Amino acid sequence: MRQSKFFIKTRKEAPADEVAKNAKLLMRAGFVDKLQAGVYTYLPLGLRVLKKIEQIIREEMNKEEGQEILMPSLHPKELWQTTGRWDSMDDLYKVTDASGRENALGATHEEVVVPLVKQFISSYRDLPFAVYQFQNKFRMELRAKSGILRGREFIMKDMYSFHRTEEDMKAYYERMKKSYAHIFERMGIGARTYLTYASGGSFSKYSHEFQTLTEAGEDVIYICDTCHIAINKEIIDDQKHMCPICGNEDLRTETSVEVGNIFELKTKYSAPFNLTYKDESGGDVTVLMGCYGIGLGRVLGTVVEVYGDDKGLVWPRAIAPFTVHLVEIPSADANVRAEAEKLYNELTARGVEVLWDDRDLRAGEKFAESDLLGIPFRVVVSEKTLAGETVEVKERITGEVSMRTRDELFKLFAV
RNA sequence: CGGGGUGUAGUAUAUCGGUAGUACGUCUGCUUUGGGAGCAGAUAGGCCGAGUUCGAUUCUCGGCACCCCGACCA
Repeated sequence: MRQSKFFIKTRKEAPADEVAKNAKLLMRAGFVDKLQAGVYTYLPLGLRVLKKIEQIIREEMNKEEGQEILMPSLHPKELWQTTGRWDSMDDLYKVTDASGRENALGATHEEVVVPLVKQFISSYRDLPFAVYQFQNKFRMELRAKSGILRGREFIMKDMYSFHRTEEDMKAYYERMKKSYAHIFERMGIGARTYLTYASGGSFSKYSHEFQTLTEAGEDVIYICDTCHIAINKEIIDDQKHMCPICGNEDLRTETSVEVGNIFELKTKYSAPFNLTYKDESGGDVTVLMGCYGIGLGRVLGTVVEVYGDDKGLVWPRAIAPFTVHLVEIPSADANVRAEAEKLYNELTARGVEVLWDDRDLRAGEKFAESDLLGIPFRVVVSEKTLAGETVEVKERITGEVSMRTRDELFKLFAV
């Protein structure tokens, strides 16, 4: 991608009233734009990151035999009345159309997925299975805050699993625990993301959250370093101040962001909709459910909080918008342009995603902007590098600079 | 929803009850060319409504928006 043709504009200064690091950096670097509090547009760079995150999750959900679907955002009131949440969920957006019909904007999708699968589940032979989607969620937060971390509209991966027995449900739940850990590992935040015991909300005693350590977090968790798990402060009174696994009482207190949450729904939503199957003896049995969420924007924002530094964004390679920022320092010597173009073509041919800064700007401005964008590798082509038949490679995350021949460069990105 | 703060150009800001200034950006020209460069010129602004006043961007009231603290939060 040629930067001269790319829809992006960076700023030297962040909007004055933004305090959240993720909002400041993402807006300065032109990854997102704020339409209103808690409601953001993803610009091309930000969308590339979001899509990388989405694809990692998709791959892992498919591994767990999840099947991707896409449910609507506009939900008939009646479905939400069936579960009682039309009245009980106070952050539900409700809209009324010209004919007076009332709808909810989907805050979550149990009310849609259960009636949906009811059409397909009739026998024990139809179970188990799981469906998931990436879809906008709407929540009427009284106070949107922390930049992109707590929005009123945001994209979430939500998966719903359906089972015959509690054992089967629990077994799948355990699989998802591992799957989630792997997902966050792939995204570069595994080391600081903890499986966390949390409140089960209105349908079970406990659930599990995945909490990533960062000062920007809204949650307080207690970490057991022996087990590498944590307990959310919201339930610590029930648990006493003790690790539920090993009994360790020497817990470390940290602030964190909830990047994922999994629940054993059991029959909480299948029962109101009378979602049942026929067992071997012909009896009707209520289907058991689990649900598993990850907020994509929240993951993105959390990565910014974790990795961003005083110069700007820093992206882990797996979710970076591009792998290489090819920075061409403008020169009267036409060979510089030729070399940059050649390198761009060669890298691209090797499947490397390259953003080529081909604009006629001064070096200083280009470098500062490159740091701000946070692409993992900056490759500089200039009169200097041309003379030495090498290119300069700077790793954004470490700041390490090295001179490399093109072969050495290609090796860096060999799959 | 309770409390607090802030609304001036695309962005960041200054001043002032009396013609609203600066920097960055953007546009033109020249210079410069490895860390957001320089010179000259141009462009563009008082959140909305009411009130006080000869005159309001400034003072008062109301609204709206945004940010922060709290409450809330699958």
